[in-house]
Amino acid sequence: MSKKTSPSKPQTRIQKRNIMIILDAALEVFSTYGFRGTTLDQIARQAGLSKPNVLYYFDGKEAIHLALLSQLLETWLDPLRAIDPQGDPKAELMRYIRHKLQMSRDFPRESRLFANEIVQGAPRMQAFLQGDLRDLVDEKAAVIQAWMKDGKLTQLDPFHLIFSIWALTQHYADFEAQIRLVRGSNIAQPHDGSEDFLDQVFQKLLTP
Amino acid sequence: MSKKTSPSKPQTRIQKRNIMIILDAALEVFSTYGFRGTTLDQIARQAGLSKPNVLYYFDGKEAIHLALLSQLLETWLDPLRAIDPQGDPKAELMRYIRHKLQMSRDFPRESRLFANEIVQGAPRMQAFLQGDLRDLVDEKAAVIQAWMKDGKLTQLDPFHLIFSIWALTQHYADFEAQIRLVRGSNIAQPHDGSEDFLDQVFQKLLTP
DNA sequence: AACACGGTTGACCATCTAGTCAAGATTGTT
DNA sequence: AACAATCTTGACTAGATGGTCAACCGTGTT
Repeated sequence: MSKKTSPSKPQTRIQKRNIMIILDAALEVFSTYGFRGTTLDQIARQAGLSKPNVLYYFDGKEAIHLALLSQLLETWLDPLRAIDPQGDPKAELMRYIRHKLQMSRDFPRESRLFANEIVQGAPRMQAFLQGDLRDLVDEKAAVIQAWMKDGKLTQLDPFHLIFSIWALTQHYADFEAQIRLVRGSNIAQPHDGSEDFLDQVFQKLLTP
Repeated sequence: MSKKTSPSKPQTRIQKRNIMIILDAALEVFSTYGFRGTTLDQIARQAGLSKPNVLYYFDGKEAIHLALLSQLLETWLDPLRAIDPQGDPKAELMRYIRHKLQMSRDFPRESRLFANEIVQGAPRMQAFLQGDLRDLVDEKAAVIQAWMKDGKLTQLDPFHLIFSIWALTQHYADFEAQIRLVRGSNIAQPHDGSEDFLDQVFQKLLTP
């Protein structure tokens, strides 16, 4: 039972502020070191608070992690959900791709938090993956399938198409360290040129 | 200084056997839980040995992890290195893609060990990434660039092209849990259809 | 058979880590 | 100002974890 952060209670300003500080600090640390690799002391230090103070706001390490994940999963589905069966097929998919890439650029820590979980077998996200996400993917795969049948897009396996979009967009956030080190200091940002490249790839791929 | 596993000493049969057992067990555990998420007890249990026995063969947790990484990095470059500037451009790249995909299928644990390291900022692989790997990528990117200039391939950023191959092939190993859960039990293997799909994608993409 | 060396382990230790608690400091309200 | 509620923390505990060690076991060679 969560003593703290019960959603019913009205939050004071200090609560709002510190909960935000803690979640931001925890996102920083969890996304870099994974769940088990992260210590409460690290989170507390990053947040500029004492450890007992952190535990005053959250029931424990697990609870902080869970709060971050739920917050993340809420918004994770939005871009996919936004694909409109009534819209122009190629435009809808290109918009989705750009949106995902932008999230990878703007929220790399969130992406890595997610990646850490998945690579390690998704122990805390099973319900989400085989529930909400699966339903949504099935639904949108059917939409894409229909578009392809109508000859509006290249005939491809719609599931693999969706996976390929995830792979290509998230790669820039999740494997940023690799890209940065392989490209060296030549390049300012690991993301440089990624939008043009993906535009080119999917334009060519999707056009029948 | 490593008391054990010095490469000069001749190994007994028991040493060979147990070192292999330990490395295999460690690969299993490290690739699932990451470096910090793995305990020596887990490795020992997985290997069917006692903890002191494991430490008889390796100087510590770090040494086991290092042994796995070096072993992995040795073979990791081979497929890319095999790209032949004299060969047929599209055939060479398609062969590379199929090779990488096959490694993702045959050695998913190695892929995830690698992924865990990179996602967490590659603290133990900096030298490799900005040394050997970077040199090789620069070299092959130049080869691909030349092919494109000759009109043998679609004009694309060769670095992003290489990254996209990595992203798409490794995705099937690194995010296997996600694919499995999203597709449900419909599908026997998460890799099903991946070869045909990637063939289709890159055929279309690379043909000018 | 006996010896030497390689191999194995229970018991142990120092350190780290998640989490507790009671006492004290701050804040908002009257 | 005074009171209550919220907030903060030093000191602590229990258990996990990496690593050690002295004693013991197994195997091959003579």
